[in-house]
Amino acid sequence: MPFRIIRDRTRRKTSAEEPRKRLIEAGLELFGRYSFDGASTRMLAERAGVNLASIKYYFGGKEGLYLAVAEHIVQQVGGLLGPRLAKVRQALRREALSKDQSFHLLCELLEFLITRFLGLPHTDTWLSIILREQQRPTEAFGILFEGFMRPMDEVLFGLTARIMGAGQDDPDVKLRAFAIIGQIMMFHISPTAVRRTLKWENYGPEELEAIRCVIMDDVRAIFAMPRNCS
Amino acid sequence: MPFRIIRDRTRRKTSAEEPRKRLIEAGLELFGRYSFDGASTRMLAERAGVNLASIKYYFGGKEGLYLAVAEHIVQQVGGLLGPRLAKVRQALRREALSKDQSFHLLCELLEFLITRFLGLPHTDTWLSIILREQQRPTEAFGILFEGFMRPMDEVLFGLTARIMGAGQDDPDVKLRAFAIIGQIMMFHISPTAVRRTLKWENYGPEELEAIRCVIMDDVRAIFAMPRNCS
DNA sequence: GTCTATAGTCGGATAGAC
DNA sequence: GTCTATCCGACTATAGAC
Repeated sequence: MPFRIIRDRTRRKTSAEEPRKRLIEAGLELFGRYSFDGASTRMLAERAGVNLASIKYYFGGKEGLYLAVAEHIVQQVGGLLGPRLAKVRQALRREALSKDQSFHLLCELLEFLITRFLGLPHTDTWLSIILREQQRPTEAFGILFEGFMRPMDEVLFGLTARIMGAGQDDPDVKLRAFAIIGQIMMFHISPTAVRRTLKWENYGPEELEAIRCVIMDDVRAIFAMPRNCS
Repeated sequence: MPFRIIRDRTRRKTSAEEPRKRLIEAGLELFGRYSFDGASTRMLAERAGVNLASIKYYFGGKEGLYLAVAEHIVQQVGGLLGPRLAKVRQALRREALSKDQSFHLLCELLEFLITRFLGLPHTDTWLSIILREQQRPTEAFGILFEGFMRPMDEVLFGLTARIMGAGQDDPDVKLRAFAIIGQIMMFHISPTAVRRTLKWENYGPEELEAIRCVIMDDVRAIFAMPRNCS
């Protein structure tokens, strides 16, 4: 991530809001890597190529920057997932949506999560922040949860309920959906152990494809569906 | 966790090693809750009811205490899992171990992990530390990985390989075992989201039983086994 | 072995010049 | 809006009395 270590003075003041953006980028990277406590305001300002006092000026303080980073994650994830979730949500409104159709939509969504979403360069950073908020929630957890976790969960629950022929509020439906998400998360929660065990250097296209095959096969078995989903 | 907030001077010096133990207990709790950076030596000494300088005396410094905490986790987990892993390892040495027998052993192990291991009072603390080491490994990761993650993984891979009729080094075997562990981990990685969604206050016996039912059913389906495992 | 006192460093915040 | 200089508290580490 070669993000302007040397300040590019010729490009400064192209916009009054640029320092704001640069600080959020720096916050994303450094809060993700070192956690809220581990990232100092001096590190953040230096990485962003802005003055230390700008943090107070633009965000009121370190905590304000952290919350702005959480909101930025919500916007980014929303931009990627939003259209797909909207499409599924629309399909779910149709009473006639069949079990097969629901399963197909679920497969599409899961495959997107595995091969696209989790292969993005920023995903590790996002997940580090989200994981820490899960363990020790701060004000930022509400932003992340309402911003994209709940919307995504509701779509997953809706599809799972249709496939299982159960109500959307059935705890069994939610538990099963969580368990499936857990299969995907495992590879991003335990990257060090997975890579050490499988002797992978990172998650490249081949590795993601191997993960996709195993998880999609598991999902097919869990819902007792025939092998017809790519 | 009412752990001696008021120092009990009458019980001091019962053993020369007591401050060591108390510091490790405090380290477990505070490193788990606040991370390495977030837990200060002052907090640690106060919680343990020992003098600040004892950290240097017994462990050489804050880092030494952290590594001692990692070793303590390995010992505790080893004490709980060790006998069970040894039993399975012995069974795996027998050439004649059938697919059904392997599956039964796997079920036993997974059910133990879900209902006993993950319901223990210290598990959250252990998992917080392990999770942080996965995201940002330090010297402690090697202690944790070699201490119990690798031994447990090898047993899981061995059983999975027998059930699938594949070699133990087949990447598919390892990926599938990881995916199953992911289903269990999900409920401890995302406790805040799970509890908020299901409106659970915590993981009591009933909640663990619901999780167990869903995951064991998934595992049965994944390996296409009949419904004969408790 | 235990404790007090303090050195030396680094943290976030901010006043005030420009 | 931007930047320098500085405050003050908190941190880890450690010297030295007992």
